Amino acid sequence: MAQTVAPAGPAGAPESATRAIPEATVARLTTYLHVLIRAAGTAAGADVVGPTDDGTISSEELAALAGVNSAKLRKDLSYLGSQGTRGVGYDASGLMDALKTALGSHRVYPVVIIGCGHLGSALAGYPGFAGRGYPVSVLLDSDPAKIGTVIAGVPVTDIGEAVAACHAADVVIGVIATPEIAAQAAVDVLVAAGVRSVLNFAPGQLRVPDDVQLRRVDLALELNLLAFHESRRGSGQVPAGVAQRQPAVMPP
Amino acid sequence: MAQTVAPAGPAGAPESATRAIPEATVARLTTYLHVLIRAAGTAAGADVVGPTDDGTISSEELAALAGVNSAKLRKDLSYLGSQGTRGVGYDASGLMDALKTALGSHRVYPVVIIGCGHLGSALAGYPGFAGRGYPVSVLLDSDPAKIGTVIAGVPVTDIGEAVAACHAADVVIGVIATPEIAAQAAVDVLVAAGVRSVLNFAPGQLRVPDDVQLRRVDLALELNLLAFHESRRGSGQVPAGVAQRQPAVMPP
DNA sequence: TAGATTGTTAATCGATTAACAATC
DNA sequence: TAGATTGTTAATCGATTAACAATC
Repeated sequence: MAQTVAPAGPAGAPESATRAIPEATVARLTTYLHVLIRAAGTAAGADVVGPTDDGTISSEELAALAGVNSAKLRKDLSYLGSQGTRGVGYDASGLMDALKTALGSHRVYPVVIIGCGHLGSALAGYPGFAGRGYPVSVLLDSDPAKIGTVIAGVPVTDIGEAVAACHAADVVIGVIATPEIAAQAAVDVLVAAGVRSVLNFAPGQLRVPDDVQLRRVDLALELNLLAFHESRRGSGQVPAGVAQRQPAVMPP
Repeated sequence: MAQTVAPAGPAGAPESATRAIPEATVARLTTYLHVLIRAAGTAAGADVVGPTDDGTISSEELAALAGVNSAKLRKDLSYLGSQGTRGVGYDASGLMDALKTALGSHRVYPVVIIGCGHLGSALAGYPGFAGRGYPVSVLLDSDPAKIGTVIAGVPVTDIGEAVAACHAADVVIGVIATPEIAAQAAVDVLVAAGVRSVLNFAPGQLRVPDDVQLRRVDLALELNLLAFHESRRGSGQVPAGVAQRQPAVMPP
């Protein structure tokens, strides 16, 4: 698994301050950021664990909030360059800024959802999207009965107008919520519209150009993994406490 | 990461035929099974890649269908014990049976969904659930306006009757589709109803007893990871082709 | 200065992969 | 038997973790 982001600069150039960041680290960095944001929100209160009154938080404290080992947290943060003060800790607000910048979450990424069935409609109204910098700006469908209707405040556009609609809205991320049978055509449309980052909820493998990053959320796989452990439980093969703590890792 | 399933038997007992299976392997085993099932379905046709006419498939062929390295596939299958014939390959139908048995997917796992908003309703009708051995048997909500209404053929039950409803339907797996604020209470209800495997769609960490396995689908995280790579792309830091190929790995 | 905590190094662990002996 | 392909071993790779020197 070479799940790292290539360092900047042409071969031979001096390494940028930002080293290659493993994918697992990027995932945890987003958790640290959200934990900090939440802690900052609650900070007005009193007895909550989080940054102390001087706005400082130690790796031990932040790690506890995020549910990880403090050594891992420090290692993760070291990919951003030096952010803390030895003997003191991290400045919560400065760390949040550094995380936002590193993760690119200081800006907004308009989203297109293709497929406005039950799942697509639910995603269109999902508060975790708009609220976190991912406004759903375009909805696409091919069903004439759906085109023109408004879902979560956004009108459904004919899939034939995908290119114009995505460009007009500066769409950056695409979400596929079509049935499996339509998913390949859907991703082709998104790619044609210039979308280079795609989240796929449909089962099955999709073919995309090399420069398109494709992630997949596989709901059936999640249930399969739960069922596997459940089936062992019945036969007494898994003692209580072996519950697994990590999501599945599968090619999209 | 000790993502393995403990071998059967008390300490000192002879090892069972089934060794500890890494979580990543279990995930791929489900893929192999589904790829085989699909190939078997298409086999009536002619020129499709898949088991040959004698019903045999080699590790190389199956690996190609699943999109993995053949060495990895053989290693994965070896956790099931010897299933192939050297010089020949694997018997497709026998392998499917072995996979079904090992994964526990020869039986049905009734599901309860708690939270019947847009997402919960969409999941209730998701074809990948019922069609793959996960019938949605109970829907729970606390909103009087929803209780008694029928979604995807299933009536919504008052959350207060969760224990009775889940027992009556022999529910095994729970899905949390509530807002974040209600998620901890929701999982507590499921645990009280005897559910020991839970898939959580709400953001945030949930506390559960040790013998409850909890998986989380983090939609915002998926977008964060896409956005991270997208943000690098703009500054030209990521050459085309570094698109990452693996979903995120995060504690639930 | 003494105490605390970071940033980093080295050790550990596990998963992936290549190679090949076993064997059909 | 000769060719093919599995099952497994050993090498490789990367991620996690413990430990500690640097330093505020």
